[in-house]
Amino acid sequence: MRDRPVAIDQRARLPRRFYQRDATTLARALLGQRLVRLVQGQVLAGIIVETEAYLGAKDKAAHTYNGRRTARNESMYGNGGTAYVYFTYGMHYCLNVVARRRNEPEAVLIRAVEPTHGIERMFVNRRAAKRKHDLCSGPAKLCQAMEIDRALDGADLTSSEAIFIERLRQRAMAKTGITVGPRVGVGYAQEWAHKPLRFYIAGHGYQSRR
DNA sequence: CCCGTGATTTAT
DNA sequence: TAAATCACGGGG
Repeated sequence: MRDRPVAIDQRARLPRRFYQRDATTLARALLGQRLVRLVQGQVLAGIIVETEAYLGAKDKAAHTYNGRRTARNESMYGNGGTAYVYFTYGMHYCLNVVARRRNEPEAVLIRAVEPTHGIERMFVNRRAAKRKHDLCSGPAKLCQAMEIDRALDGADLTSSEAIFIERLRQRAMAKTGITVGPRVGVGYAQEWAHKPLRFYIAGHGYQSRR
C-alpha cells in the first residue's frame, strides 16, 4: 500500500460536453478536478490547482495566433476534450486541454497540480524535486512527474486509456477561492500579456512560482 | 540573475 | 538556408 488514498473512479471521467465550452469557462471549471495518468498499470494523479486560457486566433500569446496551424499545434484544432502537448525550450513538455469544437482552437494550459496518487514514482521522475509541492508546481514539472510527452499529443481525454480527467464531487475549495491574474511567461504578447486569463485556487502551496 | 537545450518558427 | 524564438526550470 505505497500511496493509495482514494480509488480513482473511471465512471467519473469528464464527458465531451464538459470540454465543449469557451476556454475561459473551462479553465475555471477544471480547477478542483483530478488529472489522471495511467502508465504501466500504475496511477499518477493530482488535483488541478492552476490553469490558463488561450483564446484562438485573436490571442497574441496563443500558439494559434493569427490562424497559425502547423504540425506542432494541429491538435489544438481538435474537438473539445483533446490533449494538446507541445515541446519547448529544447527539453520541456506542457499539457493543454482543448476547449470548444473542432477548428475552434481554444485551449487551457494545465499549470499546476496537487499530487494525490503515485507520489513515489513522481519523485523518481523528478530528480530535482525535494518536497511534495515541488513535484507538479509548473506546466513542465507536472508533465515530467506524470510522464506526459508528445506521445499523448492528440489523445482524447474522453476515451484514452492513458490519460483522462476525473470529476470530483468535493469542489468547495475551487468554488470559493478562485484567484485571477495575468498569464505567466507571455510578456511578448503586448495587450494580451495582461489580460486576466490565469486562474488558481488561492491559499495553498502547490501553484507555480511568480 | 543567468543559462541549458533543440524543435519550431520566421527572416533572409 | 540561417537566425531567432520560446505558454520553462534549475542553480546561484
